[in-house]
Amino acid sequence: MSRYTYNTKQKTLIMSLLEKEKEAPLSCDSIVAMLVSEGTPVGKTTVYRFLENLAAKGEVRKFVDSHSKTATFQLVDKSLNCAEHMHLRCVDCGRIVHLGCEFMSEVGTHIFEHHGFTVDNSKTVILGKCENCKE
Amino acid sequence: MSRYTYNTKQKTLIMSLLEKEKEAPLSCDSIVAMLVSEGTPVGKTTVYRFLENLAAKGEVRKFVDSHSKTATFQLVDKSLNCAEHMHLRCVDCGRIVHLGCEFMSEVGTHIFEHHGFTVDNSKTVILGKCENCKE
DNA sequence: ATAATTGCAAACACTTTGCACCTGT
DNA sequence: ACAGGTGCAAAGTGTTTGCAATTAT
Repeated sequence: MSRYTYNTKQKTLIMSLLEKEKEAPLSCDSIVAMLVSEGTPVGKTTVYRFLENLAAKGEVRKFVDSHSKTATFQLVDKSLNCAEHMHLRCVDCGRIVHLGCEFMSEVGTHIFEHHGFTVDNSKTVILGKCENCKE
Repeated sequence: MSRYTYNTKQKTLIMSLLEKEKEAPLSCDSIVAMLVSEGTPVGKTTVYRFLENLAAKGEVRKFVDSHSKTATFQLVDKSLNCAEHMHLRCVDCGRIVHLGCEFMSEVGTHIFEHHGFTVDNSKTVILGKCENCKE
């Protein structure tokens, strides 16, 4: 494992894409495609590796679609304290909602006390459809 | 799409394995391996196809591990009305808990009313660790 | 200088498909 | 008889790895 990290233009490019599209998660392929069409291509290996690193450091959240099996990544907004609440994700548009409200914070407690489970907020994603995508 | 379905010994073998192991989901590979070691091998294509059919008919629930990306399948107990509640899954042992209690049924309502999302119970799996697997 | 990073091509793991043969009804 | 099912081998998909060249410090 590397002990230092260098700043490279590839990392900067990927990062700024993630920042620009922070509403919904991006797949590695779409990042590669976007960078190509911006005239600043980055090798797909680099994209996979960098996103996996960010996910390991908790700077990015990784989702896996159960049908396509494609991984998608979204920047974690540190000011939101995402480790403390669950998330909702629209199966159609990918939009994420942070469930930081009072009521939802009781859910973890309830599950622990009544069902003997310790919920892992970083892995749990409640799936459904948002208002816009409801048919 | 087929209009009729035949009963075959392969389907029967896979079904009885699912019934025997209904506590935790099984991967296609493990089903293939188990059937081989029981002296009644079934082609892996058949296993994949049959499980996918069962999942489409809602007789089996499909999970996708976000790390290994392996799909696992578990028989749905129809008497439990799984469409009406969320599920909890232990990330270590795979055990499933049905959240059919009063409190949890309010969660869907809360999310709809306060966050504008319609939760899809068939797709949602809350992840965490069960009592046994807690370190 | 030298450790980290890049990116190609090749390897991988899981799953799906084409197709000729087999089986249940 | 014939629609449905099986299973091999081959193709597909998304991701990871080996490695030689490149770049940041």
